[in-house]
Amino acid sequence: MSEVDVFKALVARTRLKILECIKGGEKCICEIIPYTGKSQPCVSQHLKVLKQAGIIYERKDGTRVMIKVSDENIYNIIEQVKKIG
Amino acid sequence: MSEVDVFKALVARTRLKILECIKGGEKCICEIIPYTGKSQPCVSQHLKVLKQAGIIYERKDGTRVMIKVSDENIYNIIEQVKKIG
DNA sequence: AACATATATAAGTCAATTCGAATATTTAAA
DNA sequence: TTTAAATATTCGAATTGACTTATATATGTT
Repeated sequence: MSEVDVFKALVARTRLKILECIKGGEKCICEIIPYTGKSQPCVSQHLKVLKQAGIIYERKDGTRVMIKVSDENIYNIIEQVKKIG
Repeated sequence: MSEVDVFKALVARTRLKILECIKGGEKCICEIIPYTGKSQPCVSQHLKVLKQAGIIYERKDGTRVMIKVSDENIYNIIEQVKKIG
């Protein structure tokens, strides 16, 4: 997993939205979906990208899947990037 | 220019290579081209993307164009992203 | 077992991106 | 003003990405 892959994972608005959603702490996917305003399969695919980039971590809880960031530092990175753009 | 656009500008390996090349300081495009190993038009297009994202700055010097990063903090960001990936 | 809920995967579309090849522009020097 | 060097633009092919619709899987409940 190179830095390009992590940047790639951060390129989509919907993925940044997902990270924004779970900033407060662990969230169920069923909460993330309405937050993004996108379809369930769409969110599912974006979560897969974030997971493969090592940005998020998931935990099963019955039929639900709980998502959280694996490294809180990602928010600092996003903040710094905002200052450049 | 949103954070998505800056992340987008950082996604391509060739663009990260360009940033790596100008890390030491201002460089002529004619030096950047062989460093990347890509064609001249290709590098020219990537430089355009980096410029539009506000990541680099250019200065003309005769027929040459000198390139430098506009915000050195971009290197910290790349480093932090490497740690996550 | 049947059903409902939550999530994942597959297939297809549309837009955007990378890159090379060819060509155009700009600037300096002869 | 012709020529050379440096850079930019345009065009087209191949790839990739985001998204939707339809379908599949998994888990809990009745």
